[in-house]
Formats: sequence, structure tokens, C-alpha cells
Amino acid sequence: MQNRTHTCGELRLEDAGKQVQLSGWMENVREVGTSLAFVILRDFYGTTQLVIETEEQMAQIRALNKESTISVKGTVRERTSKNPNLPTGDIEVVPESIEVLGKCRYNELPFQVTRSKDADENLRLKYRYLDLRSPDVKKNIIMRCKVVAELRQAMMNHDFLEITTPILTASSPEGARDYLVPARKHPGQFYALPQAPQQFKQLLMTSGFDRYFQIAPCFRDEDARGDRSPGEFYQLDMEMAFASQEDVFEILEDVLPPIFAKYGTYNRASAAPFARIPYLEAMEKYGTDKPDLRIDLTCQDATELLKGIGFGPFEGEQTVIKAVPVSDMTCTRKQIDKLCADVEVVAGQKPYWFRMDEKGEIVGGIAKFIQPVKDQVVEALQLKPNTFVGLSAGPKGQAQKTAGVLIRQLGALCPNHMDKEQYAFCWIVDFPMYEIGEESGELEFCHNPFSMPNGGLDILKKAASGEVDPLSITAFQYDLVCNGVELSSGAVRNHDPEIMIEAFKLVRLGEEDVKAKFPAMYNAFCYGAPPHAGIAPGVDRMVMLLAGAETIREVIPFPMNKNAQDLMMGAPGYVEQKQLDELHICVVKDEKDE
RNA sequence: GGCCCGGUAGCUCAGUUGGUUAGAGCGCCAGCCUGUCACGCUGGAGGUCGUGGGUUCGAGCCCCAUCCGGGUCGCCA
Repeated sequence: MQNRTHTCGELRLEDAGKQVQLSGWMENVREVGTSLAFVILRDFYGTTQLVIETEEQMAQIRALNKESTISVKGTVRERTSKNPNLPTGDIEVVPESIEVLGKCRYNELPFQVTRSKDADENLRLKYRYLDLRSPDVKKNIIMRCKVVAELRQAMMNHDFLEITTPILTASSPEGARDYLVPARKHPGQFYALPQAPQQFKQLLMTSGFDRYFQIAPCFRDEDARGDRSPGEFYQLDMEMAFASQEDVFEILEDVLPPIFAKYGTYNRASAAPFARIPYLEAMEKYGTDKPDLRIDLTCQDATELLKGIGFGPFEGEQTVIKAVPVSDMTCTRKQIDKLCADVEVVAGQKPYWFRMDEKGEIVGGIAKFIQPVKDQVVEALQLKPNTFVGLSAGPKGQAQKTAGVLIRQLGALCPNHMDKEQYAFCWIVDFPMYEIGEESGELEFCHNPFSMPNGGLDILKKAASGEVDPLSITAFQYDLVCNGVELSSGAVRNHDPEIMIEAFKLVRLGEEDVKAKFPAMYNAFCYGAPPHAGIAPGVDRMVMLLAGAETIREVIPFPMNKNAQDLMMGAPGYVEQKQLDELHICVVKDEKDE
């Protein structure tokens, strides 16, 4: 059975006179008088106007609810009143027959399809199939498909092979919380869904595959954010054998900018090579390890300068003071107050400020404390009239963080300090290998234990003997950042079992722990592994940046809500006792439920 | 889990200092309209103001508890 000769976005003036068949959703009906009506028919490709002129068809349409699907055979006709705003606005179709294909049983919908973006998000997600009917919602998904296709093609052009890795695998002791799957044939044992194909891709390198990539599903049981989907997400996962950090950078610097420029809201993207910023420098200069380089503001240390001026929050032995000067700042007092309030919410700490007015006077905020040291401050911060200075103070980490938030908010507030319409990439490099854990108070891996330390075995041995501070050791670990969004982490991997054991020793673990935690990888590396490096940019995040979407859910076809529920499918849900029995699972009731 | 904001018609929201019968836009239903295109006009239906308790002569509004949603921090090798 054929349902159409053309799509609803296809017909033009030159098609006038043709016999056609169209099928689609009845988006709207406009009755004008008793025997004239216009029906808007919508499919994936667009909309076409039908004109109803007979009483019989009028009755047929009146009996139908909007959003029903119908198929119409008829003649294309030039409109007497054209609509220049529509691609098909020059023509209309005069039906000879109308067939109902799928009735919409409800005359009142949960929301109006053409305005679904105004509806409550949980309602949209529950009725996602209605939400997605809106071209505006659909367009992000279409763009996502094209971007993924181009990423795939670009990777293959660089001789990468797409290899799929298991979805049911072993629980990994490091990192995020796992999703567990009970093993029916092995009572008490569990599979886990992969947090990333990390170990598999490293095993592929050890197997002799030279360049691997995958649009890989990843599963992590952690709380959601606006830019972080709960449960599952996709990465452009890649790994290269006999490769250095720079080799990985070169690939992405070639693959990403053209796709960002082509599909993005902005058509400019950083050219290769992207800026490389050492982690410590990023924290010093931008107050964050994901700086938005579209903003030309930086922060500087003002501890020496401002400690001891008698302002309470600036005192204290551990206190560090950061200053963010903003030239040519013309914001109102109201805007500054709002800025400070916003910064406090995000950073969890109050910022301070003062301003040099147009006459060169220090005014506003904590000006009276600055007054006595005005000359030094003007000198050190190179102050000119109409310069605003945001300040943060506290333990180093907190002061940096607050300064980072200040920079971001000030960028958003001052168009003259933000070149917004572009994709500004940078690499954050030289992450520390170790840190002092906040809870344990002892030395721990900073990011992940798979990264190669800069200095190799030698530097680890020196750290072990006390010659070198382990906190000063950096790893060949890098982040890709775009417009203040962390797109990806990657690393040159530690492929040498000896170095691995030494690295673990520093955090009080031994060879047995390495073997127990990562048996496959450890064993494999004992059979001769190539040096290798990789990275895994998040696909959802990239598409979100390209679409300029407010939340990551706008670029996922069927997203879960923030509580990791799929309201449309009813997941998670209870299962039958028989299923639990087969899986040897006994559900213990929460005390609250009893 | 902490903090902040919210929950009023199918949808999006307004609701003054606590005071008569809780409103608007869109949608829905009915009628009118022969060139609409966010069609227009007239009329109508539709509400346990999240839930439970309290204060008060009187609560959508104030207080307490609780549930749900959003943001943010924690968390995310």
C-alpha cells in the first residue's frame, strides 16, 4: 500500500496541476465560513495546506481530532492568497479523498505540539513522542545524527577502526557508581554496565589494533546536572598505539573544528593548535580548570597587596586573595549586587568589590579599606578610570574557585569582555598525578591510576624515597575544554606494569591490589604492550554546545529526567516475583516503607 | 544529603495587607464567518489552590510537617 507520492515539505508552484498523495499529521484546522476550511498537514519534511471545500469533507475533518494521521489524494493548486513565510506557501492541495490512517483519540492533548517547549519538562518527557513532533524539538536530534555521522567519517579518514566493546562487563572498583546486572547463572554475582570502554580499548591496543574509536554508550549511576544526563551518555571514545599526547591533540584539532563551524550556532571555531594551558596555570589565571577563553578576563594574586589593610575576610594565615580587574565596566549598582549574589550561590562564598570611577576615585564595595593603599593597588592592578575589581578571599582553592565564578559571570555581564559567537577550544595539560584526599587526609590518585606519570619510573622511585614531593608529580593527562565546558578527559596511559606497581605503591597499594583491581589489563600488559594514548569527548555535550541548548536533555531523543526515571516507559519499575526468584534476588524493604 | 526557588483550570501563569462567587492567555466544546495561515467574533464547560495539621470570625496568601519539581553544592577514575 502506497501512502504518498510526495512529502509535506516538497510541493512548489511548478507542481500546480499535479495529482498527488500526501500523508501526515493534522496539525491545525482553520474553518472560514461553513463550507471552507484550511487543514495544515505535517510530516517529517514540512507542512502543506489542504483546502476543504465540500460539505462531506468538512464533516470528515470536523469529526477528527488534531494530531490524527490522514492520507489525502488530490490536486495541487496555486493559492489565491500565498504565504511567503512557508516553503510550500505558494500552493495548496485540493483533496479528492481523505483517508484516516491513525486516529488521535484525545481532543485535549497534554500540551500543544507546536508549543511543546513551553510545557513542563516532565510532561514533555512522558509524552516525548508528541514533544518530538515539533520541528523545533526534532531539529536537535537531526543535527545530532549528522554530527555523529561526520565524526565517524572523520575518524575513519584518519584510519581509526570502529570496534564495539561489551555492554555487560565486570564492575570496576574505581570511579563512578556502577549499574549492576544480576547474573542468573551465578547466584550472588553481578555484571556491570561499563562506565566507559576504558579497559577494553587499552586491551585492543595491547592486541595490536593501532587506532580504535567508537561512539560508545557509557553508564554511570551518579546524580544529574543540566549538562549531565543521568544514567547513560555517549562518548566519541578513541585510542592510539605508539602515540604521544601531541598525536592525540592533532587528531581532535583536525576533526572537531570543521564540524563545530558547520553545525554550530556560531560558525567560528578555534584553529589548530588549540591553546595548551597547564593545570596550575589555569587555576591561577582563570580560577578553574575549564576556562571560557571567549572571556578576556583573568584573575591575579593580590594576597601581598591586600592582606593587612584591616578588612576582616582578608586576614588569616592561610588566606589567599584574588583580584579580577574589569576595564571599561559600566554596570549599575543593581547589576553588581545581582552579580555578587549569583556568584555566592554558585561558588558558595561571597565575593567583594570596589571600583575606580570616571574621576579616578576608589568607590563602592570595600573602597574605604582600599583607600589607604590606593597608590599600590593602582600600580599593581594597573587600574584606570571605570575599572571594576572583583575580589575573593579564603583558603587557596576556595579563593580560586570564587574568582573563577566571578570571571564567568562578569564575562556574561560585560559584552566588551566576551567574544561570544565562537567555539574557543583549549587543552588543559599537566594535571597533578596525586592529591591529598579530603576525607582520608592521605595521598590519593588525583584523576585515574591509568595515566603515565611525567618522569616515569624514575620520578616515582624518587617520590617513594622522599627525594621528590609526590604532589609535584604531573601526569600525561589532559582535558579538552570548549567555551568553559569540559568536553573530555584523556591521557597517555601507563602501559608498563612496573611503573603501575610503583604508582600504586605511593598510595599504599601493592602489586596484589593492581592485579585484583584490573586483572585483565595488568595481565595483558605483562605480555608486551605498546605505549598508547587516547581521549573520549562526550557526544551529548558537543551536540549541546552546537545546538546552544539549555539542557542536555534537548539533544537526547529519549532522555531520563533528573531523577533517572524514564516517565514514558515507566523505568525503573517493579518486576514480577518470578523474575527476582530466577535472579536469586531478595528485595529488602526500606524501613521508611514499613 | 545541604542550601535556594517553586507547586493555583488540560498547558503557561497572575492573584494586592489574610476579607464577597479565585482570574487571564492558549487549548477544549457550541454558534457565527468563503482565502485563512498564531485566522477572527460571540458564548460555554473546566479548580479539593500538591497533601496533612495549625493560627484566625475568616487562609490560595501566615505557621509547622510532608510529598513532588527545578537550580546549585556534594558526587561524576
